[in-house]
Formats: sequence, C-alpha cells, structure tokens
Amino acid sequence: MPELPEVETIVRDLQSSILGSKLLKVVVQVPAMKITKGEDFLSYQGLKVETVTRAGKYIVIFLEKEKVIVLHLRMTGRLQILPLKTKPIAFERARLYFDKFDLAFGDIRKFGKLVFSDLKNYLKDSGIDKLGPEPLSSDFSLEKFSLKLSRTKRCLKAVILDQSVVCGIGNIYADEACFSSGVLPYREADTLENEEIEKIYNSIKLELEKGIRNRGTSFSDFEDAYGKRGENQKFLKVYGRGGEACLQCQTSLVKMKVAGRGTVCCKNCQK
DNA sequence: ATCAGCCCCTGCTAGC
DNA sequence: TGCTAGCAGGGGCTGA
Repeated sequence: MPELPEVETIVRDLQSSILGSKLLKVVVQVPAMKITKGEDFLSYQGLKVETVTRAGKYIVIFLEKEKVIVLHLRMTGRLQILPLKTKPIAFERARLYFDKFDLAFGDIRKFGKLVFSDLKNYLKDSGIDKLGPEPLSSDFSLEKFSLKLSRTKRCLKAVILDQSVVCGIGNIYADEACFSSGVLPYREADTLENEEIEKIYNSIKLELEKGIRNRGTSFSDFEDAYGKRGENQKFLKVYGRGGEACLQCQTSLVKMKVAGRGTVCCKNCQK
C-alpha cells in the first residue's frame, strides 16, 4: 500500500526521467479505471511534461498548456516506466505513451484513480483540496497538530490516518510512528499529554523520512517506477509483526483492530 | 458538524 | 485436495 514515502520514491523516479518528455497517446481501460474528466484525451496529446510533484499520496503531472494529470495508487496501484512498446504489465488499467518510453498504470483491485484535469480544477477534481498539511513541510506545525488532538475523542491512530489532519500517512507508518513514540494507537486523542504529542509529532516525521531514505516499504507488492522493491520493510518494528517478539522488550506484539485497520503494538513499550 | 462503519475490489490464506 | 469465508485497506459515502 503506497503511502507518502512510496509515492515520493515514484515521483523522484519520474522527475529524473519524464521531465520534458512528450505525451503521444493515452489509452485507458474504461470502465476498469475510475476516471474523472478527460474523455477528451486528444487535448493531452503532443504536450510536454513540465513538472511532477507529490501531494499526500497523489502523484501530480503538470503538462504544457495548463493540463494536469493526477494519479492515486490507493491500495494496489503501481506505476511503471517501461521501454517503448513493452507488453502490458499485470492488471494494466491505463498506459501513457511518451516519445521515449511508456508509463503503465497497473492495479489489481481497481481502487486507483486517474484524473485528467487542468491547472484551474485539478485540486478539486482530484480531492487534493481536502488534504491537510504535508507532514515534512513547515505547514505541519506542532501547535496545530496538538490542537486537533486535544479537541477530539477519536483514537490517536484514527487522527493520524485522517488525511485532512496531516496527509500521506497510511497504516504502516501510523503503526510505526505510534510505536516509535511509545504511545498506544487506541488512546483517546484528548487524553494525550503535551510530551506525548510532541513525541508522536516527531516520530511521524522521522518514520516518513526513514521510509523515503529506504525508497519505500515493499511489504507486499510495492515497487518503484523501475520495478525495484524498497528496503524499508527490513526496518519495520511492529507493522506485520503481530505475535512476534518486540525488538525492544521481547514481549509478544499484539495484533488488534483500531480505527477499522489491522494494528500491531507493544503493550509494554507503548503507554 | 462529527465520526463510526460500510463499500468498493480481487488475491491470498486459514480452516474445514 | 478442494472449496469457501474472511482478510487486506485508502478513501468516498451514508446514516446516526
């Protein structure tokens, strides 16, 4: 499941390869893909890529003439840079044909999203307008985060998974950040001490930065834009380790459901 | 207004 | 061995 570090890895791959490339043709397996706008792919053809950026878990490709393509990989989406005329990848849902290579969008579960829009409308069309601050930017302040937590009875994990509070965090990094901060994910947010909130705030940043350094977590099937697996799964302390020994205290890690998500934590190390 | 819980979708696995 | 129920979860939607 691609979260911020995985999406950032793909975006960096794209930045080093597709800037300046010309989009020749778009083929989408309708209705397999959820597409908004852009029945009119013709108007995107022949345009060069100007910039590629990330917003939360969204990939945003800016083209000439104020055209914008937004992708969200959701659970099982993947984006692959391929040599020209490569045969379809597994569960391919769309392909963008560029002048020097193909860009394939594959997605087993069809949860992924592809939005064809323009500079004026892409934020709203894609849902990026609803995102909270980027966790690794200065927009994500301890003060605002603290205020959000203190004003809700929701559990900690539900709040940090809420993309409108802080964007880009998914199940893996939520569990890792909770463990790393020593706070139980099911704690009611308004019972957290200032000291705990600061630890959580710092842990979120540290875990995401670590994920990016390791080029993402390939727990099941994440691959970068070149089909290479990440390394961060080797450094996970709790995610996917339910029933195994805690790396800090050897207590058996507990697996439970929190905020509707499978969750692993250490009842000894986390309070 | 807030928030829990259902739904989408399909591959994999545990259990019979 | 073969079948099936249940699980995985990001985010949109619904109803309390």
